[in-house]
Amino acid sequence: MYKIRDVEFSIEFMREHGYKRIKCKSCGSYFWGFEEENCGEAPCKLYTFINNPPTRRRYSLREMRNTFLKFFEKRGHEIINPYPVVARWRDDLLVTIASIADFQPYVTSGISEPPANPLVISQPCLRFEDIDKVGFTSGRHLTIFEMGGAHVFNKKLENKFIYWKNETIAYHHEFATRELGIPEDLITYKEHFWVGGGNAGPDVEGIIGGLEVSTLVFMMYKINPDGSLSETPIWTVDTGYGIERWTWLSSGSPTAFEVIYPDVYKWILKVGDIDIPNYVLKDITIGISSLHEFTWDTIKPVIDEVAVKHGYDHVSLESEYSMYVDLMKSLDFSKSILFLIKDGGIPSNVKEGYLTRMLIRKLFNIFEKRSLEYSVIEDLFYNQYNQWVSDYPEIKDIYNVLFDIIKFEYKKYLEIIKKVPQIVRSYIKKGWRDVDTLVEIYDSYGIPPEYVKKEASKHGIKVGIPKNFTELVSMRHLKQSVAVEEFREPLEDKIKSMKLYTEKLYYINPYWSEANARVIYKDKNYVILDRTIFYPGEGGQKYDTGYIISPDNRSYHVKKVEAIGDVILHYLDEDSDLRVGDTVRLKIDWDRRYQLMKHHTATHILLSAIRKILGGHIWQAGVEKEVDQARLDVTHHRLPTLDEIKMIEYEANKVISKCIDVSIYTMERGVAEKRFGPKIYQGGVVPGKYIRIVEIPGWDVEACGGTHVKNTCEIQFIKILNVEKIHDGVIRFTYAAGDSAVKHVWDYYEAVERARKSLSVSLESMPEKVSELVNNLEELGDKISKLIREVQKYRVYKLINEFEKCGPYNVLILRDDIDNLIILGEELDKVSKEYILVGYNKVGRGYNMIIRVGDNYMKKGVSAKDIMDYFIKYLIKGGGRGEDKYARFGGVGDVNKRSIEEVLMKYAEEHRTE
RNA sequence: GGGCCCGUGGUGCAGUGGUAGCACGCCGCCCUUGCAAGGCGGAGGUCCCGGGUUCAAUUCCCGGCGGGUCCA
Repeated sequence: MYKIRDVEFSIEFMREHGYKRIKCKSCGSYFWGFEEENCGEAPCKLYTFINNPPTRRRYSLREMRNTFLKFFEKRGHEIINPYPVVARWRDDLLVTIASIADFQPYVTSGISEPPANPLVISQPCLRFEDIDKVGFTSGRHLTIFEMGGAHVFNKKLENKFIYWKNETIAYHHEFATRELGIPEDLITYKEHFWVGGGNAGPDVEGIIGGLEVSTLVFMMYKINPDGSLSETPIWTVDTGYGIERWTWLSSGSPTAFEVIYPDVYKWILKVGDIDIPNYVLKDITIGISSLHEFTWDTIKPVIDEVAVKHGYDHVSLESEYSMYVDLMKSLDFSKSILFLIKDGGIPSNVKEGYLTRMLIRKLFNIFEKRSLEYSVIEDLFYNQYNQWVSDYPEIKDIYNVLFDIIKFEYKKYLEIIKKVPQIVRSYIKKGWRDVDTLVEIYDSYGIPPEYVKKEASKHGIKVGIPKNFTELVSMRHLKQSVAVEEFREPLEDKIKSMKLYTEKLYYINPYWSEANARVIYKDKNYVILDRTIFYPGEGGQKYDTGYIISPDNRSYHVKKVEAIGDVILHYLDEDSDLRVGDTVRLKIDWDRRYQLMKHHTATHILLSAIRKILGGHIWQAGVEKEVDQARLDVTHHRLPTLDEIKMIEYEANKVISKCIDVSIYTMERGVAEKRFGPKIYQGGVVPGKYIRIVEIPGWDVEACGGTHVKNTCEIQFIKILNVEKIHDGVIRFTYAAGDSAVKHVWDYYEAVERARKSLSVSLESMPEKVSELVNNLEELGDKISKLIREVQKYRVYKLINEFEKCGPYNVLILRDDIDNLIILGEELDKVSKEYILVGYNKVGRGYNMIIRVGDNYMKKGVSAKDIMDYFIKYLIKGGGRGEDKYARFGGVGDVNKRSIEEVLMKYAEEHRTE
């Protein structure tokens, strides 16, 4: 879409090293190399490194990662710890897809300084675009991989360049040749233009042995809404070294999986009873590297060819290799799942949690298809845990919860699978629509088409699963509404254009409840001051209320406070006569504010308590602090037990009673991230170069803009009031602190006490007493409905003597509740064979009616339905349904005993002959 | 965040603009030495909630809540 300009790649390094610009004979792209015919990347060229690594020696994944980091560290780059794989600091990404994602958008756009410049990082990344290829390509495509990133942020505007294209490529070259010992002529550099995340720039791809091992991007453009490019103020060197691929390259193994998961790989081959010799795997891997597409259909011919070459039965090699591919998928998926859960990506039906669930479901499907026991899944995660825990020690914090989550998901999975027979049956009944039905069942119930196919065949229905099944599913979701352009208040633009500034006194001292300030702007319902003690509603903490007192001593009530950019708006109840320049007195409702402060600090304490008790996967998912209570949503898969809740509350209160001084300070973003890690961003990322840190020493550190108490003692105590599951993967704690907590406890006490007194029981025996009462109530209800029937029964004995004559017929006309009359009719039928019962009652604007006919009359040809038709014809406008025995109908009309008799007479006359 | 599916006895589900049903489970009795099976009888439902249309809504329409699921 964007054209590559030749001039972008006129790089000194290439010329110095004797590289020539060549057009690939095979794929037509331009690359830099020596006298080659094609670009060197598979499929233009087959892998040459299998059993023939170009490096000086073999490297393990950890060695390669460390070699990479140390190489750049020695060349002035600072090593940065990896970020979580769940990208909470981005609203445009769910997961971390590249190392540069860690520094977008604040660093790359120039708003804040990077943690170091230049820097180097090895960042675990998740990508789902190639999920269907995983396993087929011997580990070239993965859902989770480590991206080694050496990054430089050049300030173009100030012309401060650290380094740019030449050095970037030179470092890459030096790393490959000097550090790893790869001969120079094995390396080619392919020209490319990278576009992503609203940015773009030219890039070169490093190709070695047929494998693309790195992408060196020179991010220098922003993509405008109209699609054009403009230069960015920061020119970013965005390099991505595929750590797994470099390791694979150095090992010469026929599969990358063996080098990524040395121990788990061996174990799972044993589990799957796989015994394919390496020389066979080698030929398959090399053969597959010639392909453009990677599905079972495309790789099958390769396997057959290898089978012939080595004298294998091609059917048995096919089936063994297909098992092998599934096992490799399970290695990759389970690692992704482990990392997602580690960073709070709890399985759910929304957002990143869905990605976790999707992977888990795919994993279960593989195990189901291969008839592997559930315990093998647990073993798999146990082995993965051991494989990664020393490189990523945070994984320790989720050891317990990990297996609980997997088991929890497995239970859900089994429930869905259990439903397959009945769902298929119901669709057959509704009308089977082949592929349509297949797609619908997957979309609505999540049942994979293979299951449906199997079940349908039991009913003699043959279904073919189309190759583009996934595509058909996405097509059902195409008509999705596009995100609505964010609506910007005209007020916001107006305020920003005035370029005013309000000094935030509540940050200097949150305990100031009164202050003086000067009016700098005033409108009908709001006032802007040069400084304020009023906290605007931010970060889940409610705004302050209070009074602004004018120079002539009139006080105006402040009902709401809001921050827009650098200014704070004080909304008043009424139009004021304040004028710009007036010095006013500010008074906030201190009780309200102090309570909010307690709730805010309590929230920080509680969050860390929850993490301590439930595990390292706990992240804040939302928060709201009000005066009488506060709530905190966190990532967790199930409701905690009563014991866990007690322990959380106990831990939180322990911190309060320790009387810890809360320390608050601002820090440069990069420094803070480096010191405390990404866990400080519990409430999402706060923008800006400097961030405000709220630290409860020894317990909790968060980036936060709220007002807090000086010492944890002030909170008095925390009472958890309720814990509920708000949706899959998120639970909500509702709690109160300080006076509000005391009040809640009293409310409980009083309510319970009142109930206890009216029951006249002790507190201990109250629960039993209540359930006893509830049971009694239910029995009473039953008895009443039985009594109603009894009453109708006895009524019949009375009524049987009150038949009227209507022509030749015994007739009973009654007005009562229709449901009662229906019961009465049934009872009447038991004692009389010769009657016509007409029941009616006014309902809404019209009448409901029933007719019932005794057996002997029925035999004589009297029909309730016919009588009903008379009523509909002569008396009411409406409709109904009836048989000879019984009819029920209704409509609007002048219904009464007299008019009913008239209609019955008419019927009797016209049926006399019969 | 959006789409789709679902909400009826304890459980699983039918069904319908006009007396709410089936299967399993449960209770009692019969048969049997006992168990299982079988036979007979019985208990058990605000048809998720609210509003609308209608003489009449469990059913149709709208909204909400809850559950499931897929996609981003």
